[in-house]
Amino acid sequence: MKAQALHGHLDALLLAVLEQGALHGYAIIEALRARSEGTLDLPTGTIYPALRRLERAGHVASTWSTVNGRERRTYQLTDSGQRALAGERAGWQDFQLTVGRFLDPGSPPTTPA
Amino acid sequence: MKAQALHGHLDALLLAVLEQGALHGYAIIEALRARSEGTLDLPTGTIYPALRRLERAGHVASTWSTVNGRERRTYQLTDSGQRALAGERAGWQDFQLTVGRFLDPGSPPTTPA
DNA sequence: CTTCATGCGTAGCTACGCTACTTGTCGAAC
DNA sequence: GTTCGACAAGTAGCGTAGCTACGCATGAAG
Repeated sequence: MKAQALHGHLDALLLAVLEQGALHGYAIIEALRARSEGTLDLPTGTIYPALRRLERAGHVASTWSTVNGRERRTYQLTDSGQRALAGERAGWQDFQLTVGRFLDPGSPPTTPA
Repeated sequence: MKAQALHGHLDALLLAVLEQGALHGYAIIEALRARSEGTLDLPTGTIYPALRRLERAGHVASTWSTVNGRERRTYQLTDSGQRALAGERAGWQDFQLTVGRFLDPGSPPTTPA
């Protein structure tokens, strides 16, 4: 899949992954890959800046911890993030419906009665 | 709807609109608006460069004509464009499925058996 | 000791949609 | 008769945001 098609939907995906529990950056990448059955294999240069964006926006909060001598930054959804996710979900439904009108098979060319 | 979410899907929409018949730029904008029930109201600065992109790629062909003293550039889908549209449709299905796994309501957090 | 997986991060590039603008005809309003 | 809005095309420059390609560090595997 063309990953750049994600444009504008990545934040929503990240929030959705974190909804199920706090994770650190690397684990988020793996979670995305796993849940999408390998389709979404995002580079760190995409995820880390996105997480910092979300943190600046107050949608996630991060805490550092050391595991096996490795520093981990674990992110968890905030209340604001939860609300944002709800909004993103609604937005996704809209988007899906609108674009689907043009691209879904069997979508009516001229909406019939 | 946040229009910038279109990122990467606009070409597909344009091809889909032209699939039903040749149109000129201004009419394409109106067709998008009509078929999306007002949701997609794209500015000319978005559509015209996109059409030129598609023409450079060989997916559409344009012909000039004069109607009521006004110059019109009418675009129509080429064979290549038709194939591209089919590909875009497949890509959209993929995309929809993948993102839907995270954002559709009732999408299973841990894909059950 | 070198390679690979884990783990974080940034700099710079590029794609692409958007804002704001220009040019021009035509019909309607004033 | 001039101005204003719909039609019709187009460009320049901007901002967003994902991607490529790096750099740094640890621990296990070979």
